[in-house]
Amino acid sequence: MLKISSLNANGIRAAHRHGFTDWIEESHPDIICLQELRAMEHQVPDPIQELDYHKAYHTAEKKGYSGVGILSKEEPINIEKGIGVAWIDQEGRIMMAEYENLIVFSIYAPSGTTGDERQKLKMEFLDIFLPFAQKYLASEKPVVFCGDFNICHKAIDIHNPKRNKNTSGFLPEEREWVSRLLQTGFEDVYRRLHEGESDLYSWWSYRAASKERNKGWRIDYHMSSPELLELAEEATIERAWDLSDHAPVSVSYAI
Amino acid sequence: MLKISSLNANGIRAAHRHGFTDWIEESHPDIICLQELRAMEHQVPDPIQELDYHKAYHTAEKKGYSGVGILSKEEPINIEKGIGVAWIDQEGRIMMAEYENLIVFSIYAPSGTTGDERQKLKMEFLDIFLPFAQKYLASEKPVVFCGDFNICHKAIDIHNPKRNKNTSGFLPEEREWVSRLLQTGFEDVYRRLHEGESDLYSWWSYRAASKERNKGWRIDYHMSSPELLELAEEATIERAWDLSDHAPVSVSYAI
DNA sequence: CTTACGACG
DNA sequence: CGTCGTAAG
Repeated sequence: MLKISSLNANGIRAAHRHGFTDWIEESHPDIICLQELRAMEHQVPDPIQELDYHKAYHTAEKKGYSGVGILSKEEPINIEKGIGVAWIDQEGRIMMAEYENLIVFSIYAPSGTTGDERQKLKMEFLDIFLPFAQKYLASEKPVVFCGDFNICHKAIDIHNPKRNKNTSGFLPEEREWVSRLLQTGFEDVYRRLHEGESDLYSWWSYRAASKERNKGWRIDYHMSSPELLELAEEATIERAWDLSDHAPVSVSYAI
Repeated sequence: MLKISSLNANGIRAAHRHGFTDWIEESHPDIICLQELRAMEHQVPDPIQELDYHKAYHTAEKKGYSGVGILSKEEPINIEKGIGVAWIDQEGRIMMAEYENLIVFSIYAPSGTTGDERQKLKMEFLDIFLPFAQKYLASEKPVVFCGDFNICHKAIDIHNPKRNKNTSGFLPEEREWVSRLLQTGFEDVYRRLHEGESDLYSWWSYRAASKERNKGWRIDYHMSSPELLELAEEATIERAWDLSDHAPVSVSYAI
């Protein structure tokens, strides 16, 4: 079995204070895709750097901002940081780790909640991401794009669909984009293993005790190639851990 | 008995979190001189504003910076904020409350630890303060200047006099300034009631567990007119409270 | 080490 | 509401 976890850490240093290494010890994923490191590599807490994992980080140029990483028990045979689009790469939003029989991406889509300009860049990111991801469906190896897409797909993925229909992260054009991603052949692994189940979220606002009241959004995904879905045996949102405002989303594959 | 306490709060909001109102309830000073409020009046926590004291604040123009205050059971018959020197008044460093038989000042001298420019301004503050204070010795009423002078007077007032002989706060010219203040007629009430006693400090760095190891400095004073010293019955540093990096310094007078 | 502000989410 | 950088102490 191969367990892949994805976590938006909202600051790897904060996540560390909140028990990141305890989570790793109890959950022991084989591969961990991280988003929002908000730290340079030298700022990653020592106990994390000392974990028995291979570690690769793709950090933002701007300090304390964004950044993705991939930790894995097995050493990747290839790592790629960025996709050749300057602003996306400068913000540390996309990286890849390639293994013998698998390609894994850690993805952190921009948030559009801070205003029109960032919302426009978010849509630009999505437009660039879609064909980029699609290419990998043609690859020899199974592929999975794990991360924080900052979009809820359907009403079932958000606690208050009506109130949020004009909120960035649940806009029609964003939701349609997720549908297009699935139409091109990707699988929303967590949803496919939990069809029709409601109240399953991966992010809760820190405000208004949202997590205790389970007023959340499902915005963290494992978007896999079809053959990988066939191998998926279990998908969980590890809600009991309070490592950040997101919960780890984990999938175990029969590999 | 009239009890006057002085406290550098290092943020009145932080001091509140650390039990400021509990301290007031247990210690119940009649007059409280505060320094380093680091808040505008509207930001002072409600439970403090609701205390059964008259409250007056003289805050800095710069947000989150400096600021002094005086709380008192009795209503002052006169309050003066600032001394007519623009930069000192903009930084909220000196205020007065006048009562029937007493004049009380809350004083927050600049720190010189951040560099030459601030050290120069600290010396300028001291040079302006000395004649200003001296005038009040001629007043009808007894007067006391309470606060954080950011200077240790003598070797007995600091845990490591040798190592700090070139450190701002224990420089020869600063120590001589305190001597001059005393020569003009002011009394260091706490020291006068604890002559020759060592290891009595009012401030400990937050670094290196300084307070548990009592590696401190005595930089908070009650500088009184001579007739007031005669009335002083007890002077204590309330070290058991961890309200900020300073301890409250309290003096009880037979008034 | 700790406070507070401002940017960002 | 929380994290981070920065200024200040």
